[in-house]
Amino acid sequence: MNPEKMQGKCHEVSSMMKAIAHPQRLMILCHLTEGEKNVGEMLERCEISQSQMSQFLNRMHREKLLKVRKEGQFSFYSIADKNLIKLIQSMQKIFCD
Amino acid sequence: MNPEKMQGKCHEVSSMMKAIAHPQRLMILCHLTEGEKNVGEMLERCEISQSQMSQFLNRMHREKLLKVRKEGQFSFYSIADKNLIKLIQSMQKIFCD
DNA sequence: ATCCTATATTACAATTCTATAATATAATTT
DNA sequence: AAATTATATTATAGAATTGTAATATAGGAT
Repeated sequence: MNPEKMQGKCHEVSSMMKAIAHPQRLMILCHLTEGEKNVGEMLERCEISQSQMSQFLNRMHREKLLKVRKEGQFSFYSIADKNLIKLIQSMQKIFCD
Repeated sequence: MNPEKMQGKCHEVSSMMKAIAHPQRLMILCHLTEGEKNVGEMLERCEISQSQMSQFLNRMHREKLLKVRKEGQFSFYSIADKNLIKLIQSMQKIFCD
């Protein structure tokens, strides 16, 4: 791969890595690999305040890593980026098997 | 996996992800998957100052992600953590194929 | 209409990260 | 020993991230 392209890729990918570079955001993402979850369900499973959960979800949504589906008073989040799913699954294989 | 163990794993893995969550550190790691390189070689390939290169290498070394071998005036760095190599290679497959 | 539940937003202090400049050290060459 | 080369260290200003508290909104239940 040529140097400029490699720089570009590293830039792109490392910014996705920032999303993962936090214990609770990684936890959220790991849960979401199972399929979509609403905010309350994720709050039960992650040790994190409601405010921070909402901020993290919002952040990853802005970055197009997650998508939302609103249903009444609930918000269901899921992973929007195919490569991110693959990556988290690779990580699970490497670190959790 | 039980919740506490999962928290622990996420903590451990996300702190490794912080190393990757920077364009130039990712670049360094990508080059090091090919094998050990000295600082000058990496400086040629990464758009980064000498000082920052040294700081980044030092940081990843402290975090046990890299190891060093000194030979005369040169320092040869390589990836110390087997899982990190696997991870970077997975990332290369997912994002660069 | 009022209350409750689920989620989002705003504000902010504390901490951490980044980039850069300047200087230091240690090995090598002249 | 002086100069050069390769790498490391220190200092620091600015930027970004984190965690928390307080408040807001919007749908559903009473």
